[in-house]
Amino acid sequence: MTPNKEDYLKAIYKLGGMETLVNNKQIADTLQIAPASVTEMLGKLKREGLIHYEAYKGSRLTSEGIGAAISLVRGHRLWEVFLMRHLGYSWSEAHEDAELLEHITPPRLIARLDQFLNHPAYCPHGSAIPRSDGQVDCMPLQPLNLLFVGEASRIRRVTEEKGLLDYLQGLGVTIGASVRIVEAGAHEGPLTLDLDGKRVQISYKAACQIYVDETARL
Amino acid sequence: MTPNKEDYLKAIYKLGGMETLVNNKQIADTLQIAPASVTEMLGKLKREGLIHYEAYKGSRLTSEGIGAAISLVRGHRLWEVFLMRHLGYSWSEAHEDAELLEHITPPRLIARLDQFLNHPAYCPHGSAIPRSDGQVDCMPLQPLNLLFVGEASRIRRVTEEKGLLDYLQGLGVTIGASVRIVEAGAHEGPLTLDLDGKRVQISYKAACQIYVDETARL
DNA sequence: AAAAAGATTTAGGCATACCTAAATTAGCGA
DNA sequence: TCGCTAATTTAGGTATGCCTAAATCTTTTT
Ligand SMILES: [Mn+2]
Ligand SMILES: [Mn+2]
Ligand SMILES: [Mn+2]
Ligand SMILES: [Mn+2]
Repeated sequence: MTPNKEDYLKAIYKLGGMETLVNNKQIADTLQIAPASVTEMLGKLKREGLIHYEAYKGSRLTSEGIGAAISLVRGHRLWEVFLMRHLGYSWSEAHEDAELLEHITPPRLIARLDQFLNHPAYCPHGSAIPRSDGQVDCMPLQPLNLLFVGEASRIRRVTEEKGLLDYLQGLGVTIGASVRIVEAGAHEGPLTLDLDGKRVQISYKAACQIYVDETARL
Repeated sequence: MTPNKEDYLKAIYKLGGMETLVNNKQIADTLQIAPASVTEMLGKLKREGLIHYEAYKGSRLTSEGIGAAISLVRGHRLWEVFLMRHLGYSWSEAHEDAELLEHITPPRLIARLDQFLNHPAYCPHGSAIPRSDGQVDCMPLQPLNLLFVGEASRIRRVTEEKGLLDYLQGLGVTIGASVRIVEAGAHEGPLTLDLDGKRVQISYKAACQIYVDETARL
């Protein structure tokens, strides 16, 4: 296993490769690698028993591949917790450095880190940390932009993308904060939020990347 | 800079490449790489301005190379402190995993780790941790085997080699412990030590890898 | 000073993981 | 169903970093 292969597995995992077939273009776009190179690497991953892959059809993780991907994600998110909780990292910094650390984290380090951090259930961005047995629990969430005006909910997760994270953290967005849409600009205009009691304006595009509790819809 | 090149720089540094010329064979032995491959890599490091290198003569670090090597060693030793102090690692485990972590530790992570650990001066094996400005302080030490029978001193550093570390830690050897040679077997036979009041037998070869304060010799 | 021994370099290869350009295939709409 | 487009694969090539075997240089020994 190499860092490169790990990144492929993680990409396939995040693109839904546990359930559905993932097509090459998505992987190429995610990893910023030429489609031809993706084809080549998928051949190797298949030969190594990490993915099911049929030419022109797409790829899906084998149970071995799932294990590798989940272990990687587990390491990544545990590092994020450590970096923010103990080293004072920002949202985007934590994600960036965890991206490196994940690749050189042997199982014993993952285990001890988990213990040191007291078995956290979520990363600082709100994603669930897979348990050591591979279990991942998920809550039903919806993007903030789909909330009705006036409807209240709670922020549970944000998409991990450097620019977005810096923007949101600058605005004071936090996981667990209560939120209500005060006003929604027309044509996907900015949203005015009541965020933990404070009035905040946020772009529509950013709101699509913030996930809140699915409140009961009648 | 790649992990491989970093390991070359670190090897040269540890082989005395700040002061003296280091010859290729030493590097090849240290890194377990064929001499031909070493020649090739040294050419690249020279082209990149990290070492002075003259064919058949040997190599020496440039100031840029010194900076890179020292930063690597600093990261390595800070990780060791973290792994032992907070994650319950053993001497050899800490060294092993730090060997991986050192290569993907950006400057900001080194800085925050240093702060989190409260600017430790020594790694768990007793080596000085270079300061952020590159300064490294060293005490005058001597190998334990050179101590006279009956003479007392204090253990300050051990050589970092997995097998040795496990052996010594199993024996109860610690940094800072007081030590006195009770009896020395002939022909480089085992030494009987008084280690913090406890009687311990240790191989001559291992004693050569334990460094103690240079006590005043008359 | 020559020969032997040891260290180093050169030459020729291999594996990994990328790329671009040129086929090829699949899927969709006319 | 034919053809167009988009996705994918194949072909050919690059850079890194390693290897072995064969020169070549240096140092030591006789
Ligand atoms: Mn990564
Ligand atoms: Mn995260
Ligand atoms: Mn290393
Ligand atoms: Mn150490």
